[in-house]
Amino acid sequence: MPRGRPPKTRIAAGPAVPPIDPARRDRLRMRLLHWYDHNRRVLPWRAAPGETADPYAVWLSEIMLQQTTVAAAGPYFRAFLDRWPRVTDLAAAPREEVLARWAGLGYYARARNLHACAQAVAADHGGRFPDTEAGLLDLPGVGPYTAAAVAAIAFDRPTVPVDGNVERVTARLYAVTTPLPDAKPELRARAAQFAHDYRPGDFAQAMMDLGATLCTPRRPACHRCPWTGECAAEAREIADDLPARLPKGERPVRHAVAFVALAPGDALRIRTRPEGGLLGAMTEVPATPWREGAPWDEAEALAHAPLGPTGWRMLPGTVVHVFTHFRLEARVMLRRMTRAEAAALDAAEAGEAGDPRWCKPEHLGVAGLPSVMAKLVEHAGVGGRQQGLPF
DNA sequence: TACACGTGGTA
DNA sequence: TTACCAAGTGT
Repeated sequence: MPRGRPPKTRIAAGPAVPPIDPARRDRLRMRLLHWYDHNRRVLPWRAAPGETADPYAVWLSEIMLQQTTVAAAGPYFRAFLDRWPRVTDLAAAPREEVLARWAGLGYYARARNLHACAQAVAADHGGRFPDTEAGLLDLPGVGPYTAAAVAAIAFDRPTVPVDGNVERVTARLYAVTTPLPDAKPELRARAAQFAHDYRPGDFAQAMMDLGATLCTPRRPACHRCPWTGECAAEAREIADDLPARLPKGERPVRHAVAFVALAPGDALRIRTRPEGGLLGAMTEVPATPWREGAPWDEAEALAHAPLGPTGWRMLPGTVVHVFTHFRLEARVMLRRMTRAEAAALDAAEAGEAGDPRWCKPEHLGVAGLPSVMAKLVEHAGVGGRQQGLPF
């Protein structure tokens, strides 16, 4: 039985939308599937036509693809599947290795939930993924979209996963001018009307392929669309303006000073961030707090420096890294320590949270630095960012 | 419900 | 360079 975690409630029924004419529904479905059969993209996680998709591979790909481009996820998907061919392998892996191999992909809660989900499948479901949408939804890191996607693609369940592509395609098909995110309930309800027992997995992937290749955010190729002549936005020539979105807020700036401490042999001082929140459980270099408002004064920053304020040199330049909801502008301070100083730092920080430690440059890849940390370290001229995957 | 949560590519 | 965007989930 699932432990502790309360079951996630299903999305309540959306707003009443006019029922779709079954004949039109079937016509649109068949046109899209026909187009898909002739324009199907070859993707690393996609089973060959007629072959059964591996639920583990489908799930792994869907987690990696959340808010992430196909190009970015592809190499990670191959590496994970190669390293952990079955979900029970992933469940048995040390979490720190899973996090390290995820480094660079972003949204690190996904990696923590990925591991927790694999362990739940192994421990609570006999190593097999639940084959229903509701069962999948109760897994950590699996929300309404992913539950529907895995159910349709891996288990032929007649459900329509709604991602950003499907929202856009549906908004245009019905010329829904309500801005996102307010339009989400209506778009979900509209999309759900396409649910059908015939090739539900292919239909789901076809909708996403359509959004990714023709019904694109900008300058959609309506003249090549399998639904040309059926689309309300095309008829009104407003496809390029849909879906509308509420204006986004300002992105505040946070300032920090990072401390790159090097022991003889260029071993780098690193530690593990706290479990939750930004970059949770990932590797970092020591730094001042990341604060809004004024940049750090050098003397002020040095109060946070490992082993005290002496011996540090402020490097020229600023590292800029843009997160979803703020921009980080960081300076970097560098200090080379003697063997005695390095030992003194170990003594001073023994037992501190985050297990402060030294990492040889050749082991940085194994530690798995998030991109922002890799940028800071590279700015100090240490190691440099790993090219591609760190393993 | 609204916000937190990464990163890299594109115009 | 800024702004937007990409197969969303958790709180």
